[in-house]
Amino acid sequence: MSGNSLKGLNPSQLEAVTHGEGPLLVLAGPGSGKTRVIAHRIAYLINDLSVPPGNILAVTFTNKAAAEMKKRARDLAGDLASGIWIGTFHSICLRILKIEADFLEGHTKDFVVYDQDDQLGLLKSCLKELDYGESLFSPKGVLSEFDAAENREGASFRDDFYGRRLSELYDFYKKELVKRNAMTFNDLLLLANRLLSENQGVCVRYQDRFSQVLVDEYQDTNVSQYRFAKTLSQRHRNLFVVGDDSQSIYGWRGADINNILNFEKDFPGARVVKLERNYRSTLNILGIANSVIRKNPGRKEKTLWTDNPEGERALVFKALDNADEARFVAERISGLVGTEDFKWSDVAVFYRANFQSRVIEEGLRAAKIPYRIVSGVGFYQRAEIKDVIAYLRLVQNPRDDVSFLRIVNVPPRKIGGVTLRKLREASQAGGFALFEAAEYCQEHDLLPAQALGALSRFLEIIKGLGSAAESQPVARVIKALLERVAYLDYLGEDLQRAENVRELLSAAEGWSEITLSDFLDLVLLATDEDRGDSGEEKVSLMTIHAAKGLEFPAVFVVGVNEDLLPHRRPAETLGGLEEERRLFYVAVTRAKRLLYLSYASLRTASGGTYHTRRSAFLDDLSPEHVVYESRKKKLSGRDSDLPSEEKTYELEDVGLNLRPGQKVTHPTFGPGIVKKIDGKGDKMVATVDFFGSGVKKILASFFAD
DNA sequence: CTCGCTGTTATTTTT
DNA sequence: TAACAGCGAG
Ligand SMILES: Nc1ncnc2c1ncn2[C@@H]1O[C@H](COP(=O)(O)OP(=O)(O)OP(=O)(O)O)[C@@H](O)[C@H]1O
Repeated sequence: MSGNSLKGLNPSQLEAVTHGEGPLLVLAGPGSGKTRVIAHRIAYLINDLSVPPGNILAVTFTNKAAAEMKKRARDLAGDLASGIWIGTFHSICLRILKIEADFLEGHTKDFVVYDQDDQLGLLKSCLKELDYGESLFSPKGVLSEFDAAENREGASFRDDFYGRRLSELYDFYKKELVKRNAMTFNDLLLLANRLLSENQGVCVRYQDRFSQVLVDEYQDTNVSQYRFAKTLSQRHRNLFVVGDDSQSIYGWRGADINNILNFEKDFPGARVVKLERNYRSTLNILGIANSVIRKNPGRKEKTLWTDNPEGERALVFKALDNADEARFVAERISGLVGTEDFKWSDVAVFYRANFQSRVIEEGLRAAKIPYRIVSGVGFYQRAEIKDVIAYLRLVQNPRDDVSFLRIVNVPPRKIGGVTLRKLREASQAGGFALFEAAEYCQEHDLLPAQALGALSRFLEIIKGLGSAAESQPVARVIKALLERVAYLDYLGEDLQRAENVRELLSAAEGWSEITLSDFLDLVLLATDEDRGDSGEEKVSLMTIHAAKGLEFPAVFVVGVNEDLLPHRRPAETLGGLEEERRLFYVAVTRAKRLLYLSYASLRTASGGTYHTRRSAFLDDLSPEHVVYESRKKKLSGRDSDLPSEEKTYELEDVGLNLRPGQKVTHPTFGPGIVKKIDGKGDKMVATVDFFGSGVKKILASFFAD
């Protein structure tokens, strides 16, 4: 059996995989086989050391990575592998908390987990209740303050006016969560840690159980995750972590790069293994990666070499605007798949922010290129899916006020603001959840007849579903729900959304024997990968963050513009620019053979068109690794003011020739100042304030010479 | 209570 | 642009 677990490894990898007892860190650059080492280590433990799979805990960064790891483990160790605990920190904690729910203070085993949307909803009602002005306390801002606080040990706030109010708000908010039998993603870790530290019995049970703890992407762990891993591995001292400090890109979420930098100090006697051979990328791509990351101070220096061929130079492309950039991407992809031996699935397009996918999608659609968005605004975040989930949650946990508010009037059933205000008053007065308050009002006839009728019908629906859920599979419950509230009718002719709901239903049918509670957990952690289209022949679109740990033969990084990559916001914060650079580093090191970096000189956003500069990161690339290209666009200016006269202008960069604030002269209107640029290409329109004749809109190509 | 209109405002990354 | 909050009419 050992043949399997040790095959296909180089000497350093072998050293790590066959490591004996005690903590070990694999510190190595991209594409050096760190993830492969973890998979083989798991197989080695099972096949060669006969470690029972149930005693192995393997933590990955995303659920997608967990699924991949499970698959790899199964390939190497067979069916035994299914007993391993593999998952993200969050899903492992969730699993433990559900099992040990009896030991929790405040939560019962039916607790639900709130995602950001739900949290915002709850926070908004807290702000209202405490009468905090939303101007000073924007819900989003407050939530990220909370996050930041929880990522500091002790969840404390600054000791000034704002900090004190935040602290008050935080305590209130946390109590409200517990009241609703709900917790946040962060709570999963915080409460798991609390359970382990306060309940010796439980703690010892898990410490005994997990004789082997493995953590992938260790550079992106935060305090709680660090504590969790440390606690669980304390007894057997077998903590096996892999990572690369140069790929730490989640500092904004509390990840602490010092966890990996201080590993040897934290775990005395730790062994450190370095992997220096890169199996993934061409020499050229490694050269680029190196010139990018070289600029960051304070890294752990790592050698990286490869036997791979030099490969082609990366193409740096300057597009006219983002639509043009999308066109470029589409053209190149078509070329790769048409003339070289690339499949659609060999190609990936990365961007800094989700909103950038839109233009790219349009470009790919126009070129009939099949694509798939990996994560992004996930399937399970869509409004129609969340509606259905909210019904189910309320069925499981009637204390869930956020879900109650979400669907109490969806589809519209004449329960509006007035009724809700009364319900809220009743719930506050009596310490009830809204659902209970509704029941109370119903019993005591506390509302106008019309509202009461509507409310009663709603309560009936939820209760009916509740009893259905006791005896019937989830899919049946969903079906009953959809019929009962005529949800598909409510969606009307929006076919896509109706289709999404049907997809959720068929997902539920796939898990036939599942309980409602387990279904909700799965949905919470599910990724788009679970929807079964991952194997299909499609180009992958994703954010750079989502690309971590993946690899593709051909990689396009779009929007390599200043203020976008590096993004302006983090670049202004301490250490933010370094993290942005690591992000760019992660992006380029995903590529195996071909790398395309593109940027647009004009960006259309929020109604206007703005100039953008190329990213400073591009300046760091050595000329011998890259080729530069830019679009020379022919603009045909057909101005209705000048009928039948077709002019063609050769323009390399329209934007440079015309921008707000610039002085222009028009034969009829005389001199003026450009106020605003709208549209693009030959439809670009300049709004010009003429000194004599006032503000006029002029086709931009008119000035283009 | 619902619907539709207008004006404002915003785009970082995710478990 | 587009998503959304706020407002007034039915
Ligand atoms: N010993 C080896 N022989 C052949 N190929 C290998 C070997 N080790 C790793 N590889 C290949 O190298 C590629 C990168 O491996 P892997 O994803 O494990 O690297 P990694 O260090 O986790 O990368 P990253 O840090 O970028 O996520 C994979 O395609 C893997 O199959």
